[in-house]
Amino acid sequence: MSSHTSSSANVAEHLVRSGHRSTPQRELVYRSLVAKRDHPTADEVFARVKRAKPSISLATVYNCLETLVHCNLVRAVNFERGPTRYCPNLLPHAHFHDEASGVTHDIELPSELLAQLRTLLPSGYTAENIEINFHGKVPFRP
Amino acid sequence: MSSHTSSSANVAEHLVRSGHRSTPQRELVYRSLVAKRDHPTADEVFARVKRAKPSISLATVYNCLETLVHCNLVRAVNFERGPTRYCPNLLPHAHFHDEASGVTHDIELPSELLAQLRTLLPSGYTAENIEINFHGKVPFRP
DNA sequence: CTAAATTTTTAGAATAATTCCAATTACTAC
DNA sequence: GTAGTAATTGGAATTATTCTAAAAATTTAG
Repeated sequence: MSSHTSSSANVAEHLVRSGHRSTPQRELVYRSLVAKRDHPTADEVFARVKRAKPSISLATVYNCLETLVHCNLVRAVNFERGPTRYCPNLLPHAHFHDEASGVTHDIELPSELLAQLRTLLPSGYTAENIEINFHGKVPFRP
Repeated sequence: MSSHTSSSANVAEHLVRSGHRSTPQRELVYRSLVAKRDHPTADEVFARVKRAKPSISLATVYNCLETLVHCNLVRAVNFERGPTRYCPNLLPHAHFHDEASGVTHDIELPSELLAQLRTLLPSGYTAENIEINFHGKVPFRP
């Protein structure tokens, strides 16, 4: 298990602790996200999990992703009207969107910096999450 | 004129300088954004400008907004699958989304902090813009 | 000034991503 | 095992946005 994701056992437990059932579909969707951490869209996840379970439906993939996001096993990443992408990295991190390739990279965020950002808020404002998206270029490697 | 927006003259100039025409529709859309800075959606802008010019079409509102965004007179604000919202504040700022009311507030960003954020990027990565969204609660005022 | 070229506007059709719906199917608790 | 609840499924519906092609407006060239 990678340090910043949950083991399968944890996923089941996490689901149950937040009042959901552990189902083959949910486990499969979660495992597909961990297997290839390239911030896939729901459609891409659908294509991937269909290989292991051809009977799964797109609606189920959407449902599973929503459930996983709700119990904090997965993060939904939105960038400029594009389709929502999903990411199993649970550490606080920002996203860098490479405009040339469209690829999304994780950027680790020191909690110190998050704390600093919170100090910008007017008194009484409480942010339960802070989303940071970089948009730019990545060096070209031939 | 407010310090962080363009005067009408500037808008025309700005448009022309970036290779576009200054049209009544574009000016009107821009003025509506400055008049009520509540981060309206394209539909809301459409409703507002229709009062002054009933013949304007929704497609034109979309076109005008896109043009204004392209010549950096207006910023597009996206938050979690919601419709794009528009904002004429040209100063670097983040957005705070109040989950209770759905209202979006501007949060000024010291350039120092932006510089600090850029230091998190791997070498060679260049961010031409950094989007920061807070999501949380605002104190209740009766 | 007038004609040609270009850009913009317009209404409506088309699209893309997502959500909704109602009918099975699968689990869970007794 | 049966009843009750939750999850899955396929397809229809929805929403925001973009596309398209024609008409209108504006600019440019002569």
